Amino acid sequence: MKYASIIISISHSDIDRIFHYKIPENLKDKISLGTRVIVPFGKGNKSIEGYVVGFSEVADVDEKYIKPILNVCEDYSLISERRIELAMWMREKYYTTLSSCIQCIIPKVVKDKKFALVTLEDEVDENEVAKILKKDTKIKRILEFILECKVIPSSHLKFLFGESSYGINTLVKKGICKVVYEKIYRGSIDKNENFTKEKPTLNEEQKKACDFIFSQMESEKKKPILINGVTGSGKTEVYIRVIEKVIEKGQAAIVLVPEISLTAQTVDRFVSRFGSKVSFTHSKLSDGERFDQWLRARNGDISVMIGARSAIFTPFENLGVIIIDEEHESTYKSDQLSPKYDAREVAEKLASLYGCSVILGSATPSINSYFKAQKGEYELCVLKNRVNNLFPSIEIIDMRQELANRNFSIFSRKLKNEIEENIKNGEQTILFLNKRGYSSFVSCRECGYVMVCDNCDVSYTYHKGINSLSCHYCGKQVAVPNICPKCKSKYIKYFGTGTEKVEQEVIKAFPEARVLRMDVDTTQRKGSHQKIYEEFKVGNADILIGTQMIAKGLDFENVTLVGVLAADISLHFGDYRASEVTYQLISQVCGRAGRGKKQGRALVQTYSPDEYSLKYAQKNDYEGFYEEEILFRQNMVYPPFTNIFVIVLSSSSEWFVKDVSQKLMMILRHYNKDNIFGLLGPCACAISKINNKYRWQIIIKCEDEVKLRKYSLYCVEKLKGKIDLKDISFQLSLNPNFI
DNA sequence: AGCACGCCGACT
DNA sequence: GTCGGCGTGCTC
Repeated sequence: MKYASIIISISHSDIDRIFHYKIPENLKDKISLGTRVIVPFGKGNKSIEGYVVGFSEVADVDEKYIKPILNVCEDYSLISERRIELAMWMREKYYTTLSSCIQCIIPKVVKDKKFALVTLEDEVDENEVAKILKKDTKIKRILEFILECKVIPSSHLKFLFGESSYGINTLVKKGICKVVYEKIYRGSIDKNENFTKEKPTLNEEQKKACDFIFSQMESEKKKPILINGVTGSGKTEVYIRVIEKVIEKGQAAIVLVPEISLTAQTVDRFVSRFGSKVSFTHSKLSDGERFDQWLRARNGDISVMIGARSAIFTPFENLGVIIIDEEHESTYKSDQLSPKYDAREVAEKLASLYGCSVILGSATPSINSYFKAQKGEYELCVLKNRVNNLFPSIEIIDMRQELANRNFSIFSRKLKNEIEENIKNGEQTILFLNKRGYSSFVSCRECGYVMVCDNCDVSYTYHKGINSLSCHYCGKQVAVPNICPKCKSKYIKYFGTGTEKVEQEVIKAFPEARVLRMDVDTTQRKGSHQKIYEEFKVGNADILIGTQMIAKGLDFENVTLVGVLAADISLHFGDYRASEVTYQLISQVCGRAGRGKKQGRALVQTYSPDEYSLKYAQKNDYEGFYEEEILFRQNMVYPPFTNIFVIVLSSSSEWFVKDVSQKLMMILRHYNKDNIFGLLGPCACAISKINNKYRWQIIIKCEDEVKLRKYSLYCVEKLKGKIDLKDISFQLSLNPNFI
């Protein structure tokens, strides 16, 4: 071939196309598809990086303008042909440049990397080891991990057991472990034979699920499989059996988990079954370590990769299965940097490119995925039974009754009694405040009435500055009422209890209790998350108060009581997914109770005890909840029946954003010829000011995703031609996690 | 993105 | 007459 087709590594729409370069004789055998090269670019012939994405006999400009490739960066390819195709698909799907998609798929290349590995000392004093293994401490758990893996990067240990290297240092001092610096981490090759932990036997349901999945994996036309399995139904064991099958066939597997659930227990389960064939990635890895992982996967040294969202790009060319656990988690969609990809969608694309299977698993599937299963786009597989059959009892407490009985505290009498009981019995309690985002709403404490926009059926958001309520879907504004429109009570005011306040109240109500708090404020320092976790786990506290972050993954045997202080907070945050999120949160947080031998109980306090998401969560009836929720989505025309495109405009001038937003709305109206797009707004965002930038938004709805994106972007471009772009920025997103 | 070319105001 | 302002346009 005469020319190489090259993508320049500058992310700009003007340069988002192929440039042809001559291939010099001396580089001919070093250049292949996916090679990273250095080319002269632009008038100044500046040396710039590029990626070879193809070859061509012809170029679209005269030969005399075509420059030669200067050099290659590596003598191997960074991105395979199929992954170039993936990048091209991502460019269309997520509306960015090919260059940024390629950079998302490939790792940062780090040469001359060297990193710390922890391994056992050549001669170990068995007595010392036995002494440490006797007591259940953090050091014991670290040592067990090292014993199992034999060699492990210290950054893995730090991720799993906390930032402080105290535990590792102690083991080194006692002469049990040593730290070595190596260029390549090879895992422990001999450990597979030594580590054959007994396979748990599958129950009937698990067996059936495995057989079903195996048959699906064999079929020609593979659909993604959605496993709806209640907490504790043994989904992980099913995953492991599927991976075993895949490895048998000489293929590889990717397991995605929300970062928060990538705990030592999860990793350990996979390590003890797959030994050195498995590896994992997480946020604490350095670029060098990340690249090393990438190389090991590419070279076929490992067959299983476990990690958060970005692990979807692990370069297995013999991909057999992609498993996405806790499928409903919002972390699978990146909302920040471009490309704003959704790992679930990328997984499906990879499946079509590699002919592999996709398995989505969750106790509380997203409405979107379950809808696809109902339509037959996904295969559904249900696991109903708990392996140990101990389901926590969930009770819903009507806080309006508490008020009627002149109890003005944040604890119902029942919850207060139960906590006291638990302290007496030496059992632990988790108090959960499902605060998400910053918005607050207005509700009546007497009858539970919540101010809701009648156009959009989402709760009004209370804006402190202007002391009024606004719907941030359509922008409608109303004054805060003095008396409840429904029951005429004067107990109508905005809702906004913080964890700090809860902590004070807990100390006041239970002065003898030892209390820990876990939220964004107390976990800002590195490693403080693990520290609080560790403290609670070893029993240094009776009560743990927390937000979202304690709802997931945490496994404490001695927790027998979970109290949800105000389920209303997630019910009314003014988003069409409020019920979905509440159902998922309540199910998850209640599942924290009774993980050990004792039966757990959960108390859910609310002013809206009739809310269907709470009722179904109490009965643990996902299907019932889905049936009701999907009707609401259909009636109000929300996803999955439509797509939502959100344009957020921000500026330091309040009147300017408002003015530009209105101009944009006029343009949108003008081009909305056949009214196929639903237009809402403009109005202030739920978070109306961030970093002194005022934020306004417009919501556009349309069933056709491609049309929606094209129309929205076209109108924004039209607007950009008309206004001064200084001091205004646009943020565009399709079906974002948070509106 | 980044660099060159290009066409108007205050200097020797 | 010329030095430099940044608006416009192109990059194999």
